[in-house]
Amino acid sequence: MSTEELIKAKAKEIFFTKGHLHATTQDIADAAEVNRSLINYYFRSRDQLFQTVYREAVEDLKSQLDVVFYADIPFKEKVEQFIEVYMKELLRYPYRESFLITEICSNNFALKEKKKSEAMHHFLKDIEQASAQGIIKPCKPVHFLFNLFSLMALPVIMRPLYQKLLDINDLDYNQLINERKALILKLIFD
Amino acid sequence: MSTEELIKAKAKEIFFTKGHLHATTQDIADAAEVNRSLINYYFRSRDQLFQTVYREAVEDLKSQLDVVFYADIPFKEKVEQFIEVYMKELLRYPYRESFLITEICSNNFALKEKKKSEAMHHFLKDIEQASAQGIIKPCKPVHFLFNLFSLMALPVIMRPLYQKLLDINDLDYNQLINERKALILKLIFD
DNA sequence: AATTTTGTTGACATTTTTGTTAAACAATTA
DNA sequence: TAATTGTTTAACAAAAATGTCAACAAAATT
Repeated sequence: MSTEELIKAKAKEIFFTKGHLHATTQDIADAAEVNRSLINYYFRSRDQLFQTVYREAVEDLKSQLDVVFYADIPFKEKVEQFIEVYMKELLRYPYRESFLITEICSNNFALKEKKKSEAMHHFLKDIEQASAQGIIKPCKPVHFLFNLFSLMALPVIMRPLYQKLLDINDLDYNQLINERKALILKLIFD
Repeated sequence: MSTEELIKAKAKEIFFTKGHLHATTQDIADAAEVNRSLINYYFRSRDQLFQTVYREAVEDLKSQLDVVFYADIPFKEKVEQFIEVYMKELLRYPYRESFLITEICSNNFALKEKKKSEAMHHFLKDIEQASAQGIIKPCKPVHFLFNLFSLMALPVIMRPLYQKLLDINDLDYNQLINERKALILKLIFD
C-alpha cells in the first residue's frame, strides 16, 4: 500500500472505527507510523485530508449499498442482503456516519455537494411495490427505510453509552448485536 | 440566569443542538456573549467545562427517563410516555448522545465513572413482564429497548446525512419525524 | 462610606496544532 | 554514472487555542 493510501486508511480507522473524532494530524501520522509532514505532502492540509476521507466515506457507503439496491432479486432477499451488507459495514466502521454528521454540522465543505443517492430511490420504489403487494405493512417507504437503518445502526453507534447505562460487558454486547440481524427481519416482515 | 449557567447552557446548545462537536472555548464564549476568560474563571479549564457538561448531560438524560420508567401505569401507556418524552428531548438536543459517545471514545474521563441506570433495569423488568403476558412479541427485553431507542433516535441524529442522500427538504423531514411517534408504537405493538 | 468579596476584562504567556522549507535520501531514467 | 524525479525527514515558522494575570468594576458586607 502506498504511503498516501496508508495515511487515508489509518485516518479512517481512527475516525470511523475508533471514533476519535477530534484526532490531530499527529495522531494520524503516529497511527500510520509516518512523519507528519507527509500528510501535508500528500494532502496539502489537514482540511483536504478530511475532505478526501469524507468524500470517500460517502462514496464507499453509496457504492456498497448500490450493489444491493440495484440487485434483481425478490424483495425479502434484497432486504436480507441489505442487512447483511450494512451490518458488516457498521461493525467495521461504527462511527463513519457520526463522522459525516459532525463534519456536515461543523461547517462548510460538506454542504455544498449534492449527493443524493439514485440507488436509494430505486430501493424506495421496491418498498412501495412490496407495500402494495402486501409483503410488508402499508406505510411510507421512507419510514420503512428509516426503520431498517435505525434498527441496525443505533445499537452499534451508541454502544459505549448503552454498555455503560445497561451495564453490559463486551462479550454480551457482541452477542446482542449478532442476534439483531434475524430479529430485525422478523420485526419488519411479521 | 447566572453567567455560569449561561455558559453551560450555550455550550450545550452548541454541542447538543447544533452538533458543533469541535467547538472551541472562544466559540462558546461568543455564543454566550461573555469574555472567554470567564470560562476559566468558572470552570478552570476547557476540560472541566466539558466534564461538567458531560456529567450534566448524563444526569439529565437519566432523570428525564427515570420519571417515565418508574411511573406506575400500564405498560403500553408507559411506552407511549417514553416515546413522548424521549422524542421531545431528541428534538431539543439531537446530538447530545453523539457528544457523549465522542467524549467516551476520545479520552478518558468518561470511562471511569460507573453510571448504570437503575431505572432502565426497572423498565427492562416491565418489558419482560409484558412479554410474558403476550402484550408484545417474545424477545429479550434489551432488544425491545434497543428497538425503541433506535427507531426514535436515528432519523433525528442522522438527519443531515439522510436529508442529503434522500433529497428531502427541511419541512418534509420535520413532517416525517412527527409521523414516527405513532408509527413506532404501531410497529412495536402490532 | 469604606471595605471586602465577587465578577469581568484585556493584555500577555504558554501550549498545541498546523504549515513550510531545505536538505537528505531513494528510485528511476537517460 | 549523472541527472531527474519523487519521497522522507527534521528544524523551523506561523497560526490557533488555551491559560494566567493584574487591573478594574460591581455588588455585598461591615
